[in-house]
Amino acid sequence: MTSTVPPEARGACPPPAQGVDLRPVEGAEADEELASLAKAVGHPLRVQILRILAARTSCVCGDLVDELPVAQSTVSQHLKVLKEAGLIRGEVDGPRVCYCLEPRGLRRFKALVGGL
Amino acid sequence: MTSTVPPEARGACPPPAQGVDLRPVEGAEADEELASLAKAVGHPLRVQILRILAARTSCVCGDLVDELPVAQSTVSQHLKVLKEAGLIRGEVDGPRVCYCLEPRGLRRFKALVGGL
DNA sequence: TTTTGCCATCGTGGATGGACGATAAAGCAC
DNA sequence: GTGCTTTATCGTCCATCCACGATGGCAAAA
Repeated sequence: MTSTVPPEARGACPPPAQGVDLRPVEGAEADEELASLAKAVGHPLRVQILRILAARTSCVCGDLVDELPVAQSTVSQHLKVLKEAGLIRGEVDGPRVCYCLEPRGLRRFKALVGGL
Repeated sequence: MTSTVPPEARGACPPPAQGVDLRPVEGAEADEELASLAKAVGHPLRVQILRILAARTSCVCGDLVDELPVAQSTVSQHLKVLKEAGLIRGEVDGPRVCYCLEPRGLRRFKALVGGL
């Protein structure tokens, strides 16, 4: 097969990755984790990207570049940061890449911030 | 008078600064604000400082330097970052400075993160 | 196979961050 | 006043961040 995704499913997010996170919200390891996540969120453009992805029920691909006032390579860099932090995920769909929120990472971030 | 604070009140936090925050949790301004707060939290040492301050019912002063594995000037720099972000406050008490959490800023941060 | 379009990566330059030691400033004790 | 203690600030060095244009890789279309 040439494509694993039927055309009408373009932009669909992968399974929500359910499950309760049992890791602690404090301690040295949690400190590092919170700092790492917060650092990833600590840029206006990345916050904006998270907002855009949250506003779509399905995920968008490179339309982000059209909505943001920076070059394509810059957007790609910020997406990489968010992906490495575990806040978004990218699914390759043919020539495009489909980004969407990673609910697990976002929930973890909220839990850690809530633990402050 | 030589001191405005009676000895038994050393380390007491200023009034909690109550009041509901009516500012929006999204929009361009909120994005900037969230990014700014997250950036301030985006360092392990600063997370640790917030945790130490949260663990004290009253606030500590320069004991932070004893509890942290970095030089005094480095601690001071991080405290400045947190203060400028509005996450902590410092009260001058004689030759010492008494730091404690700024509940208003912390609540704002949690609200913004919750809005993601 | 060649072309086209999308995206990641490279390389660069300027700005910022984070660490330190040294120094300055301010308040208290004497 | 002198000295002592505590904290902020300065100056420096190195690392990382952030923006950009240019390049390269890859999958679908022609």
